[in-house]
Amino acid sequence: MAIYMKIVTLKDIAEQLNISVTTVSKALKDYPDVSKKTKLQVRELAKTLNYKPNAFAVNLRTRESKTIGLIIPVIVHHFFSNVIKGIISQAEKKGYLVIILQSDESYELEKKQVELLLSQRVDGVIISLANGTAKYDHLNEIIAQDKPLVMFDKIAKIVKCSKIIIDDRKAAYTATKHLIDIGCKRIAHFRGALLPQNSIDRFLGYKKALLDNNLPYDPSLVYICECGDMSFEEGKKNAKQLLKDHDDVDGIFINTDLVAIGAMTEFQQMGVKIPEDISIVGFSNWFMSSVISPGLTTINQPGFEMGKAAFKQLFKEIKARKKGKSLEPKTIVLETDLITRASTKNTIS
Amino acid sequence: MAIYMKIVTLKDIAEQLNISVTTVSKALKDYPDVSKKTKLQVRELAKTLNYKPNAFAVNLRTRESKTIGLIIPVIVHHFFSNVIKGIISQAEKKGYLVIILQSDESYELEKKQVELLLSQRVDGVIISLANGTAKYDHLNEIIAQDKPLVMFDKIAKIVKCSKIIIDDRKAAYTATKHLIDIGCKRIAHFRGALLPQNSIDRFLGYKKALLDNNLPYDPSLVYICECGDMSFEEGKKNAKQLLKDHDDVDGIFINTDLVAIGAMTEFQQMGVKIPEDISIVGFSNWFMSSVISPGLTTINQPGFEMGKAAFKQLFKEIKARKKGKSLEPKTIVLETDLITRASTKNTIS
DNA sequence: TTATTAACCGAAAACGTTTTCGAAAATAAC
DNA sequence: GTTATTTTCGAAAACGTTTTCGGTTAATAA
Repeated sequence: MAIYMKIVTLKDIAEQLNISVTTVSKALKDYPDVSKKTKLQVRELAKTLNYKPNAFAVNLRTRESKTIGLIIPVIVHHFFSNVIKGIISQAEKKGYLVIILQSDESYELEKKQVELLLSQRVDGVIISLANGTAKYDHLNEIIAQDKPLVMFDKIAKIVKCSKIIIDDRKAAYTATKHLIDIGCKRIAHFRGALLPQNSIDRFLGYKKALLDNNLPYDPSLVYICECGDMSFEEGKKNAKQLLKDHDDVDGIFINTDLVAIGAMTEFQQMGVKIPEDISIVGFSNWFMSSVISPGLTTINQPGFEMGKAAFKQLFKEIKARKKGKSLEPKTIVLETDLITRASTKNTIS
Repeated sequence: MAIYMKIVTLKDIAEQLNISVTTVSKALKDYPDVSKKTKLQVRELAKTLNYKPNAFAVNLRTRESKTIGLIIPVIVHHFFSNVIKGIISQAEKKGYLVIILQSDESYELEKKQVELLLSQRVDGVIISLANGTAKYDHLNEIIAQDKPLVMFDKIAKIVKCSKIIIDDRKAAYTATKHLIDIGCKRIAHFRGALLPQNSIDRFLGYKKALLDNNLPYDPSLVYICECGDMSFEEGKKNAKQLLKDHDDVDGIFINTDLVAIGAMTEFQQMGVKIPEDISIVGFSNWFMSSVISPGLTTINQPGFEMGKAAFKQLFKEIKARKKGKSLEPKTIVLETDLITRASTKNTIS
């Protein structure tokens, strides 16, 4: 086994059997104009020689790569790694490979990576935008090349492509309403960065829930965190600041679980009791949130399902392109639900 | 921008400038035998036409794909997603793309995925073995094709390739010794599946630490968990069983953090106090372990660094191959350290 | 037996590059 | 003005497939 073997090609098989490359190719692809006998011979030899078609040659000829590109802001993240898993699991079923790139929340990198993927002639792209992305030329380039593009979670409404999202506004509304329902009167919000649509929508849902329930909206109760690599620290920082600024806050709706957990840690260190003093609701339902103490009430964001849906949609569009059709972009909204745990406690009933 | 543009090739540029494809190619690659003038013209036009080399054609011609394959058992896992991040970050610097496959701890899948990657003509493969993998023909096939192969974390010693590991035995010894040092007399072990080398090594480290310190090794104190998707549940299950079997255990060294957290959750529900009644040490240092309460003492396993090291080694070997050389396989052992938190408390001093 | 059809095979072009090698054009040397 | 040299270019082959189309042989029908 330690002998290096030459990589075998159709030509090698053809020569050994004294037939043409054409026939070998056809035999392996089960063309009708090859005799049963030769087909058998070819297949057998192909197997013993361990023939594997050269993907480049195939792709060059057929102009499809059976490969898709995936760009996400961060990999080490419960939600995103679940999405990856969902995408890969579906891709595998359809015989597609996935090239994964991490934009690190940087527009520049994201742009470069799109170029790379286009150069690689991937059959389609799935992307969740970086926080810093405000221009969309790179995405429009994908569309201009008539390549399917699917965005998920962090999307840009303006780009004309399919999108897999949750109803962030509604989910945030539900989360905030939950705080109101259990008796919170003064509810703060730790929001995400300014740009991404879902961060905006969650903020709007929060605001609407307040106003719908006759609670005043107070901008000084809204804290921003970039939700980058340092999310946990940002949660702590914001919590500390909140304690300085306000002593009457009894509930916080926080943009993402990791930040929420940072905040909880800080509160606990400062002697603030959760949920007795402050109730907290997170977002995303990281696994972690179920095992900390107290458990974190949060919105379940179905990462695995989003990944699956994203690939399925991409695949549909790839198939349509092959038939010369072009599907209308579709926006799929997945359901979320509130998961109630000990970080919010009904102080009324 | 909504106009679909034809994908531009060297030929297109050549025709527009009334020169040959050859010259265009050379101009773009800065060959010395092209005049400054034509170089400028070509480059300008290439830019305005947004030319991107067809990776297939390039790869077919140059026989290198600038792509590597990565196979890991699970993606949604703090350690592994950190490794991915480490690999991708390095690969990006060197202009390599990473195709990620998830073996789901299945040998069959892993084997298929290796075939796929070989068919894709990746320039190298990085792999962490599935628990179920006991045969290595598929790996030897990579080697036989003279393609660099680097294994990390879950390795097979017998396969002749570079490896990036930690000293599992030593780390486990350190973890167990810590329990002994703080006064534990009856120490259990939740070990991983039977096959993977690191699961074996951790067990051996545990055992050696006991014997070196005059504590009896009792096989009935060793519990097995598969450490698959249900790790948390397995931890709970084992904890429950342990309470039934033994009432004198005062410390546990657990194969991986997630299982440890499951066990801790179960213990807390059963009213067993940590660390007063039982001290617990985990393995891997999941982020989670720092935010739960009590914090989990654990062994830090440098995932990001392992990923970086794995790619660096692979890259070295790819470069060597290009020069016709063939490096000797190298085994790199990264340092681990014990992170002491509240789940183990010194009951002596 | 001959004409017709079906079964089987292969030559060749194409996909888009890279690279070798020889030729032409421009310049330099004499 | 001729020769030698340098600069610049392009034809062609190659990478390994797929697919079209025409050709040859064998089988069938007339």
